[in-house]
Amino acid sequence: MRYADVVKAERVRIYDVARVAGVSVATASKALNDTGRMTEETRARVKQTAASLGFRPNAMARALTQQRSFTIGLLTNDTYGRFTLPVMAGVAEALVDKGVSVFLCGIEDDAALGQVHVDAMQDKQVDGIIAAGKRIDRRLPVDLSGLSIPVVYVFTEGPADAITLVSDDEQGARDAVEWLVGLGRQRIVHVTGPQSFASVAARERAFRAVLGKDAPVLNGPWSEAWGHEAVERLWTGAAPPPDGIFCGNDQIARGVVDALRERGVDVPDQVSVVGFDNWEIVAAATRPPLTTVDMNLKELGRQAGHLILQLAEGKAVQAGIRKLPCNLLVRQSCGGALRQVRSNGEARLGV
Amino acid sequence: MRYADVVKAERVRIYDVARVAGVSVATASKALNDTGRMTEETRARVKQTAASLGFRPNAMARALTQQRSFTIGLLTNDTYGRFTLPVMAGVAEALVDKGVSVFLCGIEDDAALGQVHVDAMQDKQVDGIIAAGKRIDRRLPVDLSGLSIPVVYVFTEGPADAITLVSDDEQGARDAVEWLVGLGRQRIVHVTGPQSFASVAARERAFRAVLGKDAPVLNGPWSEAWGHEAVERLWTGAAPPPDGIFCGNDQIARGVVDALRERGVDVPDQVSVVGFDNWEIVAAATRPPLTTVDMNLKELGRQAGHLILQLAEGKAVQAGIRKLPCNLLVRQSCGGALRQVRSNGEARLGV
DNA sequence: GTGATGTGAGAAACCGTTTTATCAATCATG
DNA sequence: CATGATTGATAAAACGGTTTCTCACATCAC
Repeated sequence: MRYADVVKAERVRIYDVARVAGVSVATASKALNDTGRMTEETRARVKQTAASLGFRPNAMARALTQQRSFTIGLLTNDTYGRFTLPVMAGVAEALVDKGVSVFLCGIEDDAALGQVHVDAMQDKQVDGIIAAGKRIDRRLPVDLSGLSIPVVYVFTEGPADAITLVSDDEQGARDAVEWLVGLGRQRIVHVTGPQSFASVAARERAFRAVLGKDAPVLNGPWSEAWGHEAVERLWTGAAPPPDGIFCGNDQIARGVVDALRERGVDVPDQVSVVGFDNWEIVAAATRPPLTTVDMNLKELGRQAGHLILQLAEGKAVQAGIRKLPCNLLVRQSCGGALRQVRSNGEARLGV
Repeated sequence: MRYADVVKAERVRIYDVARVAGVSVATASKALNDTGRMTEETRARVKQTAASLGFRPNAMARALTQQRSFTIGLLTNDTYGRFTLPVMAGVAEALVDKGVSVFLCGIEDDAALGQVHVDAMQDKQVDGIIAAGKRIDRRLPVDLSGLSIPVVYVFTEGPADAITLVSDDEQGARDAVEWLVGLGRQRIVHVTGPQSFASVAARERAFRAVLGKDAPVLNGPWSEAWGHEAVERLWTGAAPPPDGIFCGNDQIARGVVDALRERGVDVPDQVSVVGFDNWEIVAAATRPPLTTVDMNLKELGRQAGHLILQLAEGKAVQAGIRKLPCNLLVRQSCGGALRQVRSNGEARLGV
């Protein structure tokens, strides 16, 4: 089958609508866009005609005159989609009913590839760019500062005067630690990732803000294996083993929980474990399923979508870093009530 | 900061190039597109001028006349990105250097949302649509058959006369089973997903084609928990436990491996385990890391990208279902040599 | 020297909208 | 009743390219 050969189902143009409705294209255009002045009757008639003809305006032609393409670009270096996927879902959700489509530009960590995509986006007149990363203390390998297009940074570092959306690591960590405390845990340890990560530092800060300057923190790689090793250390050291473990992410938490089970230590009866990220595939598959901090990445995406829309419409938006609250998602790795603590402090029954 | 207020960095138009080069816009256009007739000298001069001015043609204007937007749409219902993410990467790789951008359209399983996206894509004049799914025996909840735009189906079911790309489950499964046989395993069991999945049936077929009509198959959900349960059944039943387990996916395999370790059965010394999917995050984190079948989804995406490009350029493409080979990725859950069997039968050293 | 042919380049039409400027008809005003 | 303001609608000019026609001029054969 050659598509070029298929009889092109003639798209109906505004010209057709105008002709059928018995008006000029100018009037038709204004009628459909709710601009200009005319009888309500005329406007209604044109709209009616357009609808019955199944008229849909050619987005290219429209973009050419309006300077708006109703298209935005999502630039990301998160190839696994671990963080960007939920963000993307949120962005799409915020934009789809405004008729805005999203170009996905995966750039790995390749500056040249990044430039290619940025150029392509400019050529295609995107109304804005959302730069999404996988680390809040690293920049994407592209320079978006000189562009005449609005940019919003999500879960990545941007220039100081940019609009940036990140999750509130400290608040999330505090909620988690306080939850453990609230359950009556006495000896709580923080097993987390490499100190070079800003989010690790932030979560440590919150951990120590709640439990004191000398509360024990173990740093290692972001892996299940590190969770195993940490348990090994904690249970063979001189100090009495902890009864609560706050982990830097769900992978570590899973390693910890697995290691404890192998060691015959019951979770949650003897030890409560909390993770971070709410990476469903890990958190839900752990036995028992992990209580963990959800960073609300989808909400982050939604807000990014709204902001970029505001900017595209020429509205002013306050620059700076916005931290969005995390919320603790309670499953079964801590014991206690099955409650979900929402970011606003309200608690409700839930899984 | 109001972006509308920013002095618009005047984009260079072809008009500017023409003026500076001392030719008409018609000549400039033809020079840049390598069409029309003119002195090599003129052509070179125009190109030179365009380059020095940093001219980049406005994609909208170009699309309006050419009927090509250098844009395609990727429609998917795989919200987790489990399958679509690698496909996407492949598509992007195939298209980025052709200047083609990709609209990402996540439609969950919502027909209305699907229609919204399809309409938006038509308005935006996409040159083609790639429909990507997460199950080869299910259709996306949209009807793309009447469109005057080329469509390629990837990892999802399409109309009979469509162009469809899927992975070759039978070949992949056969490779896996033959690998176990080659290692000298005598009692091999297949622990897999629900029989309602076509891929489950295909893999079973291959399994039995190698091991005989009565080779044991256990069906259950696609979960780690099912892996645990299957081991429980196999090791408490009357029959002697297997020494090789071919799992329907990596999650099940992970459950199996974990269950065996808890039971004190050594993997790979006593039992060899093979997974399916090569879902890195699961396969690599398993202890020991899983030998598994990689479906080459990225290659699937690459080919989809090439095909849609061919179609967009009006070239004819043979319709039908194309099965792309899987390849066995050898890690440590089977023991034996560290070899990677490529789909073409060639073997090489590797991780 | 003349008609036929080929060549390089430009003028103008076109793609499908939006928007600006214009205009005729109606209405209010003094 | 002449004058100015308002209203409803239109013609035409953008938007930024590509493509089709046209044309002047050089080249060639005879």
